[in-house]
Amino acid sequence: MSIAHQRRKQPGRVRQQLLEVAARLSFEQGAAGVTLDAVSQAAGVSKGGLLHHFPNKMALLDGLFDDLIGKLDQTIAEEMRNDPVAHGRFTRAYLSSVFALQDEADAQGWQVLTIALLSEPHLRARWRQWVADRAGEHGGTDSSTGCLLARLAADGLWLADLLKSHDIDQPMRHEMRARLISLSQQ
Amino acid sequence: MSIAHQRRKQPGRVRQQLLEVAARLSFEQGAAGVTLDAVSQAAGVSKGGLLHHFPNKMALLDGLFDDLIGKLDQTIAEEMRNDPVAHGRFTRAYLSSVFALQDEADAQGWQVLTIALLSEPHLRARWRQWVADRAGEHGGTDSSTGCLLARLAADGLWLADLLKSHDIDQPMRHEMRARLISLSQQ
DNA sequence: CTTGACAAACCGTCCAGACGGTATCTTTAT
DNA sequence: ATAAAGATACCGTCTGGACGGTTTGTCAAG
Repeated sequence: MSIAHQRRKQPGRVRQQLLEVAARLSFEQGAAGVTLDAVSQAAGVSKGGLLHHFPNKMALLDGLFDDLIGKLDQTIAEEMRNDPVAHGRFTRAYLSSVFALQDEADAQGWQVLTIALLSEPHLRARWRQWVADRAGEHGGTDSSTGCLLARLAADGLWLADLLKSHDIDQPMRHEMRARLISLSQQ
Repeated sequence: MSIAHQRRKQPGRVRQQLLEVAARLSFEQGAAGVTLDAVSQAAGVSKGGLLHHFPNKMALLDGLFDDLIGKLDQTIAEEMRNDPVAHGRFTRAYLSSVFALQDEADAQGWQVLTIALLSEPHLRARWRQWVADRAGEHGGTDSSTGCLLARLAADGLWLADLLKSHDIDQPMRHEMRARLISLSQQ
């Protein structure tokens, strides 16, 4: 009859807490820092509790992935609604999302978290699937070389931010964004 | 009196074999597949033998990194020698190297290997250093927005190849390359 | 006969997951 | 309205295995 047993049950909250903690840990300590022990403890839950919500570690990572993709899809959908031009619409929304990552509050979480995800073959496959889906969905409007190039450049920028390899100041970022947008219109 | 003791001693060969195996394993099984046991066994060497050549795991990864960077530097230097135009010369050489990765025999090794490297903070720092060095070296000729954009796009393509997320056919690749080269000339 | 190139056994740690339990919530039958 | 009956949400412990690294021993070449 431990104290922990008696606290209010709020499965949704705990679940989200676990995901947030996993993201934070992957940022602070790298992919190796995401252990079931560490995550559960930092989330104020026992390991058993963690494994109740996510039956194994991969399910946890999958949940993390779902979270990210969900937010991304949402941002893109919103952005696309405000874009009157059909051609390159998806590409511009994608650009906005990527450029926005820099400013977001949880940008840190996204960044190193994503590296961790990419090193997991199963998650790589899921990402591949996501890209394939979008390519099919917006093939009519966003398959030009210019659009593809713009998206690849955005990925490159995302990677650079991730690795903090280049440091690109704000004016440069804005100029780049403008040029990529014009690329998407060709 | 094991077999390995009796074979001709060729430490250089064994060392290289270990690096190759580590690259292959990281491709076939992801970053997690690169364990001292697995690498040494796949290379036909005992774990002790591996640790004789590389005192710890990080030294092995460092060796891998050195290998990659060495080849990259070599390719870039060669490419730059054949480019008469100063402005954007480094960027074009970088583009060539990245586009060449696709065709190389050991492209597989490069690909997922690199993911593994990126997830290791220490190697990330080394990569950052490499980028900073090149930026300083070629700041006079390759710091325009066009050049930076071209390099970022190349990185994006590299990432796409890595993840096999987009599949980009050969004509498209050529067109992209041409457009990136013209970007480097602005 | 010394030194470099390994082999083989071993150690301490860490970690994913299993397990058996307990407390709270929800539904159903009365 | 309420009590029984499950279902759900956890807790705390244990284990088996993997993994990085150490140590000690062995062999062959110079």
